[in-house]
Amino acid sequence: MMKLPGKTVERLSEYRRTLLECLNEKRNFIFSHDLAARLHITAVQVRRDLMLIGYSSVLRKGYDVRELIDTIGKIIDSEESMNVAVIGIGNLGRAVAGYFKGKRSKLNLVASFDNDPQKVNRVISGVKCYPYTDIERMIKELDIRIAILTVPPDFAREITEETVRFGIKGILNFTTIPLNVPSGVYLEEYDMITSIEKVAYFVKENKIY
Amino acid sequence: MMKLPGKTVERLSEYRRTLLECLNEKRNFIFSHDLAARLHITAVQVRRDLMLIGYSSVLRKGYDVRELIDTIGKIIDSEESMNVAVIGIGNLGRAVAGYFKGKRSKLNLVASFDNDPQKVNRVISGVKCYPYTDIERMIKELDIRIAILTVPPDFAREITEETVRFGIKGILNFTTIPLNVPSGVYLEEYDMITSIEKVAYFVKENKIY
DNA sequence: AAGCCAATGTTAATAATTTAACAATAATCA
DNA sequence: TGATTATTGTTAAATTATTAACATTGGCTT
Ligand SMILES: NC(=O)c1ccc[n+]([C@@H]2O[C@H](COP(=O)([O-])OP(=O)(O)OC[C@H]3O[C@@H](n4cnc5c(N)ncnc54)[C@H](O)[C@@H]3O)[C@@H](O)[C@H]2O)c1
Ligand SMILES: NC(=O)c1ccc[n+]([C@@H]2O[C@H](COP(=O)([O-])OP(=O)(O)OC[C@H]3O[C@@H](n4cnc5c(N)ncnc54)[C@H](O)[C@@H]3O)[C@@H](O)[C@H]2O)c1
Repeated sequence: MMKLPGKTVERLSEYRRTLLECLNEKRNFIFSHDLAARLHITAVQVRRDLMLIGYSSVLRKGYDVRELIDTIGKIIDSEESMNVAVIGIGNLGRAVAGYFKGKRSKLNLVASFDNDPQKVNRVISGVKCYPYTDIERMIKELDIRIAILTVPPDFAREITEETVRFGIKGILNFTTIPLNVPSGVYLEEYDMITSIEKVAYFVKENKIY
Repeated sequence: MMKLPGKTVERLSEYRRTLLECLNEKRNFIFSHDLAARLHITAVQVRRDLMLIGYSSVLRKGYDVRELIDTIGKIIDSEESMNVAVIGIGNLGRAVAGYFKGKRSKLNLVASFDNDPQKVNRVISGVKCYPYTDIERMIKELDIRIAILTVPPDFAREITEETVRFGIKGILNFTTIPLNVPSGVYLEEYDMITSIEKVAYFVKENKIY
């Protein structure tokens, strides 16, 4: 499979999320324009993305929801499941854990790490919290590949450097500090302030009073 | 000022965030390539964005950090400050509140809303929590324009419909449910699962074992 | 069963975004 | 001071992403 554009990968994830909701609603088929409308994009975009992953419905009564979920999974999931950990199980860490835990068959949230004695060795938001000092051992023992960083900013750089050294291959950074990782490690960053400021800018520009 | 591309607006927010860090570090000047490196983009991109907002340094010893912060503010902030509320002050709501509170001079987090009796009428993460039932009155009283949605998904649609009716002009939606808003209301959505799955995909594709 | 319709897959066109190229010019230093 | 260098602003090119156009085809209607 050819390497997909990042944007398409993001949308595939969104398609699957929406399709899973459809299953909840007992919808077994969905039209491209319907799926598109739920995500505020165009039907053409949906069809084009599905073309890129070689999915074809043949049927003209919409896509088979279950089948499409599986197809997307074959593309974006890894063969064997990949293990994930949250580092820093504070407010944000708990939100991530509670939300993500058990949502995906191929991405398992298997641990969290913290240095607060009140938190370590307990199960928090469905995930066992280990002392940060054990992280090297646990990354290896549990074969953790992806780290979600939700520690206070001051620790972000050091923790990144260490976890990468211990074998982490992908980092989702929620701390305020932009990180640097060696090539071979994939880094994704997100900051809410950017989103909020973007909303504020467009509210202002629309001149809605 | 011409309407800026959404991507540029996002980056301006990121530039400012980075520049504020520079101030912390007592750096008063920064080169385009330096700013770029911190954000993993190119210097050309930085210069082009600044060109778009009509900022020019003249000096060849980097941008004046303070001045650039101000200039960006003039572009992306609104004249008078804009008020923001968090709806649903659970884990994620508290993370947002704690992180955002007091960070921007022109964007004030002035309230949170919840329906949990344990939470209402208390100050949580630095913000007063009001009962959700008072939201109509409080939106008007406090002149709230932007809502950050961090309630359980089942309530997202109804709350959106109501708050828009009560005067909200921008929504940052963190719930899992894709929302629909009337035109004139700006909507931004973010879902961590997309980010995590994107990381997982690129880790897999890089074939890092 | 024939013909229409609605929805799809795909190629081509357009638009948005990023990157490259380069001229202009302060700062540096011999 | 004058040559050199480093950094900028800006135009042009390349790349990437989205949208439009359209031929195709299964389903539905009569
Ligand atoms: N990117 C975003 O959009 C966004 C939004 C909100 C918060 N944040 C950031 O996320 C981080 C966490 O926010 P929060 O509200 O959850 O804060 P928090 O204080 O509730 O959580 C931080 C957790 O990290 C733990 N911790 C501290 N030092 C540690 C270390 N050295 N090793 C391991 N664990 C450690 C603490 O014990 C705590 O449990 C902060 O950096 C905050 O600025 C980012
Ligand atoms: N988009 C993302 O990336 C992301 C990440 C994590 C969680 N989430 C979602 O964010 C939401 C909150 O997550 P959380 O971990 O903070 O959950 P939580 O249960 O800790 O918080 C939810 C809060 O909403 C309040 N609430 C419930 N019903 C309400 C109502 N009708 N009106 C007002 N307040 C109400 C609850 O009292 C609680 O305080 C969930 O929908 C979750 O799925 C999204």
